[in-house]
Amino acid sequence: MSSRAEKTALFEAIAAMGKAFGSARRLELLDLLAQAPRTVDELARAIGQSTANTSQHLLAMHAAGLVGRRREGTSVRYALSGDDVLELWLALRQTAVTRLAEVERAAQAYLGEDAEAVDREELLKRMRRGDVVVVDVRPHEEFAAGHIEGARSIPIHELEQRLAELPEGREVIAYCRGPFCAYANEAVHRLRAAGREARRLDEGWPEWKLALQERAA
Amino acid sequence: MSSRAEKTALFEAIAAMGKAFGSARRLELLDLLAQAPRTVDELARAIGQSTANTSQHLLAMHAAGLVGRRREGTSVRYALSGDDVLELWLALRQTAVTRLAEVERAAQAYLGEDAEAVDREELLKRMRRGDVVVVDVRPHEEFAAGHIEGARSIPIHELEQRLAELPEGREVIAYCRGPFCAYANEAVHRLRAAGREARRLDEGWPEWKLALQERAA
DNA sequence: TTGACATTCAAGCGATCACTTGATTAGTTG
DNA sequence: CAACTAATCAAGTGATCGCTTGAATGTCAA
Repeated sequence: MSSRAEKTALFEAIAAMGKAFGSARRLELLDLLAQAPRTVDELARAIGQSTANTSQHLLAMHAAGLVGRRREGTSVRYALSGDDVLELWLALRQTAVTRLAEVERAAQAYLGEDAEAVDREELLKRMRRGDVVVVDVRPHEEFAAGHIEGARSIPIHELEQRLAELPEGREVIAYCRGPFCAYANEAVHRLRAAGREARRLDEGWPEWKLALQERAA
Repeated sequence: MSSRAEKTALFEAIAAMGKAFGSARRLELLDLLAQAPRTVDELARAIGQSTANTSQHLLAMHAAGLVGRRREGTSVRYALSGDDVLELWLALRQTAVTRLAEVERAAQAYLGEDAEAVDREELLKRMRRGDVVVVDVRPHEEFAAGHIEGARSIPIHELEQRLAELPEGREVIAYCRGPFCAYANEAVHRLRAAGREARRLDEGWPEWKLALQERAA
């Protein structure tokens, strides 16, 4: 009873999932899958790795229960297994930011000078008043997979040409994948360079989505 | 801007925390620290490992920001860094149970025949009515570090001799460290063998504590 | 200061991991 | 069927990990 071997086996089974969170590549894949399901090939290109290596990481995450796998013709599309996995990833990321100074430092190095941000509460209030334009600067497919209600999809690459679409006189709030995504930041810098009032949302679509579900429950 | 090297560095910094969740020994240590702070020596004995090895795991978790370290005379006492780490561990454990069949299987193998359980809501209701006796069967130090209000501390090893302390006619609800802790289960079996009405709580003190804080907020 | 004990360090080992390369399989299209 | 693409498998590599052993460090008490 309460044998050591069986206790170890139990914790090893849990550690199998823990291990999946122990590689930068896999976390990057999780972060992408948090936006929308994708094929191996798309993911490989997004993280700048070979297809073979990406496939192996995805299979490992699949074995760890973090992602689901569906064949689509000649491709295979991976997706997060569920919102519990998304929450787990966001919690890990948040705790890492809080507890590891190195993460903050690396984030700053990656994102560059960060634009002024708005939080969820403030944005909701402003949206109700109707005096802001919310812009989703992620790629179209990610917008299609889910977005803040009322936002317009203007991927960062199209921003410059489509400036005219944005009404003047209203502040623009840009958002993207999350706090570690450079798109919203860049969008704000470009908008300001073009003479617009602009800030970014301090979170991304996944966080917004989860908060929305909680409010509903 | 948005250079690959810097993006990789950012995710590697987060993965440094993720890696800490990738070893059965470390998870076992986390699970123990979720109950109460402990010294290296105590932890080493609890998980059946050498002091040196245990110390190394603890230092690794310390570097990953998961645990704090305080000297106490000739000993060093480790503790979880905060409730965010506790929540992270519970979330990982929960998701592992949900997503990995192997975890469920291993849990069953470790715990043996599981006793009938009561959930949080039901226990709260019964406690308000006052027709149950709640027993904390963890070691005294863990009880001292925090426990369900109104519970009595009767460590599992003392249960047999102290049966008389428990009033007859009221159902006994036993709880311990959590769903993967064998103590409550065993307590229920022994109590029933002694002719008492008994069930176990389906969670442990850490889960109860977090729920309590949420209710307060 | 000396002795005792708890912890950490340092070196070494076998095992596992991340990535590469090249072959193989699965599904689609001509 | 053959040609093509996407994904996976298999084997090999250097690097890292987990554990052991034995020495070094830090703290207290005599």
